Amino acid sequence: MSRQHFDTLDFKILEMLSNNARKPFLEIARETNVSGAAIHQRIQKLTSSGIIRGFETIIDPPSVGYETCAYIGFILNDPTKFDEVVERLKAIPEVVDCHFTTGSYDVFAKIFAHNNAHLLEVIHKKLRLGIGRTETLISFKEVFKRPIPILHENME
Amino acid sequence: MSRQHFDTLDFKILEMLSNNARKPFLEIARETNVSGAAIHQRIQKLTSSGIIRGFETIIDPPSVGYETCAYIGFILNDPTKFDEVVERLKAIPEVVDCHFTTGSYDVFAKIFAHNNAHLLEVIHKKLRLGIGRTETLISFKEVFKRPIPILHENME
DNA sequence: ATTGAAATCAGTGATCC
DNA sequence: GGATCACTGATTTCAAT
Repeated sequence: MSRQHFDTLDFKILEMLSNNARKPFLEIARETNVSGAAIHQRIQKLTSSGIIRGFETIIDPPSVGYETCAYIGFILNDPTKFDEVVERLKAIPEVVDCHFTTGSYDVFAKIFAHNNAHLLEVIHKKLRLGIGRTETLISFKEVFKRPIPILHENME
Repeated sequence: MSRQHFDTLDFKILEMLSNNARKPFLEIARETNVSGAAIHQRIQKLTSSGIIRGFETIIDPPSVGYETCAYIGFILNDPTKFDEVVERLKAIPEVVDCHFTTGSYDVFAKIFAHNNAHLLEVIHKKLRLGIGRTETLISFKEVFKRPIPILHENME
């Protein structure tokens, strides 16, 4: 489904649900002056069409044992290595985000680790073997993190 | 609250809620053999203590008008500029993530934009004025994205 | 998209380990 | 302190329109 199939109701639903996945459907219904069943059907459609990817509980990483956050850039010496790098990254559960990029790096990933020692161990033992070069950016403070803004103008 | 206050029930709740923020409390209760009220109380405590940061609906960025995703690294020429950069980044709703980092960059941010032209406009007009140098990594494919793993061993 | 109805759920307070 | 039970009001979900 592409974005031109949006209407104002879909937009309002996404806007309300974006930062509160547990907002009751009936509450959305009251604020939009439609029935609860209509909201229910819309959300089902938004989910089955892939616009809503899922409902996630945001958990504080340090509280569950992840004191270190880092980004790793890969500079590959061989274009055929892309898939190999991705496979390795997928196999590491602490890798939460992975992109193919243009610019300084070919592949770019975000990773959590228990501490700096654990991070370095993962990089040395699992990521830096015959695929080229890596560069690591260690975060010493997550200044902020928020969802993408849902803007009406983007959808007309 | 620090992590040593966790017990197995908290862990199971976080594990179940992590990838499904709308999972009914009573369903969690049945799967853990405790009452719904106990789950309710636990989730309140996890939320008020900051371990659960919130419940977010994950929305497909291209579906809502964000075709371009990029990372921007800032190399500052003056340490007092940290706060200025953060203020500028906060003022741009499309910036979803911002870190202080060690390594190639001082500040590192993730941004969504309508398209490449829009991205470059934001970088030129709002980010690159007298704060040092920036480098941009444009993602041409998000290979995967997932939540941090909730592992029992991390919490004992 | 709505109605209406059944099943299920969230949240509260008294009570009991 | 933390879980349970019992209960009320709210919510989800479905079929029919």
